[in-house]
Amino acid sequence: MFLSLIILFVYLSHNQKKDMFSKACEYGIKASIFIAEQSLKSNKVGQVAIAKAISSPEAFTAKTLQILTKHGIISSERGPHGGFFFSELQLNSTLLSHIVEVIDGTNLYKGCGLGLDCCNENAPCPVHHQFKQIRDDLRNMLETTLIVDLAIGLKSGLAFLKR
Amino acid sequence: MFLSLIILFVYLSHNQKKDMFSKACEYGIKASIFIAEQSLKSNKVGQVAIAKAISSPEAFTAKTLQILTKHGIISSERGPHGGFFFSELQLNSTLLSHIVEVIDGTNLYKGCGLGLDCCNENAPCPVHHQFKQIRDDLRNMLETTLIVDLAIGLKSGLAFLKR
DNA sequence: ATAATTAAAGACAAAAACATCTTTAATTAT
DNA sequence: ATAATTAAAGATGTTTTTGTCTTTAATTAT
Repeated sequence: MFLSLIILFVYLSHNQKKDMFSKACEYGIKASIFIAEQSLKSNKVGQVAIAKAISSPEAFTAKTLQILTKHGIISSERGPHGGFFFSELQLNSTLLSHIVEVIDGTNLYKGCGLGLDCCNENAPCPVHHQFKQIRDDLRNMLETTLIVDLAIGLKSGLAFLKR
Repeated sequence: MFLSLIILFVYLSHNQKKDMFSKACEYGIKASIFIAEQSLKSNKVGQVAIAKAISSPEAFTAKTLQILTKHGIISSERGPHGGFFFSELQLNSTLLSHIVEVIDGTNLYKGCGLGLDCCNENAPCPVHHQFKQIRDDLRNMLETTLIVDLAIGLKSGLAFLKR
């Protein structure tokens, strides 16, 4: 009786849990929140501190930060007292969509809503129109959120980043 | 001059294009659209025909179909004149969300909007509320769309499935 | 009964994502 | 100049996803 339930569970279990964003992108966004918050206090932060703050693998996160600096989304300086930071200009830019764009690409909020790579306005897939609204909302949110918006209103601290 | 542009491109290129759904899920949805359309005409369809109709790898798609039949989302019969189909009951169920659920899981439209696994209503992340709306809309769409809705209104044919 | 047809299942292979370790280059302080 | 500190870059390893191939089991028709 218990056994058969277990067998059923194993039979049915498959257990994927795909997220909206890739791990790289997730770390990129989390890191940006942390860096933004520190940039408001004119602090630069290093790879080690960032990885610790967001509970992410250090070397892997560093790769992601490299991509973001290459694209001019965040700034970096080497040597003692170096680290990552957002310039004044960067803080007040709507770069959230750029972070997602350079790491995960724009397929998530452009192209076919179902992610099917199979439809357009002229030859829509069965759920094209319902999905259009959703991805337009997603794109709009990503494109209008300022980097500085990520850091303000964090009264309760940054503890959530570690989870 | 041209060369330096090429170098810049290589330097910046990274080119990921992550989709909303996994390939398995994409094939699952596409296959369901095709099977639903055929089920309306009381036809069963085999793996070979399905893979051809949606331009997907046959064996891999078959695995996905197995998952869906295991969970009772689609029906199957072996032997000559066998194949996959939706029963009357299944056609009129809101199973689109189930397809996504058993293949990709519910993280996409539940949990933290940013996919950060880091926030809840009490301790929201910086974009929690903006994202809540988007994923609620997504969940609502998936949960209210009937399987039969995937197949009706396809006047222009199923050619889009092959793209 | 036998052969044909079809889905189910298992073993395996390739590619992509995720992650780590080592070396190099730039900057600063001594 | 030298040592210390930090990001950048390269090489490599692991895990997950994606994809293929082979065998088995169920069903139907002959």
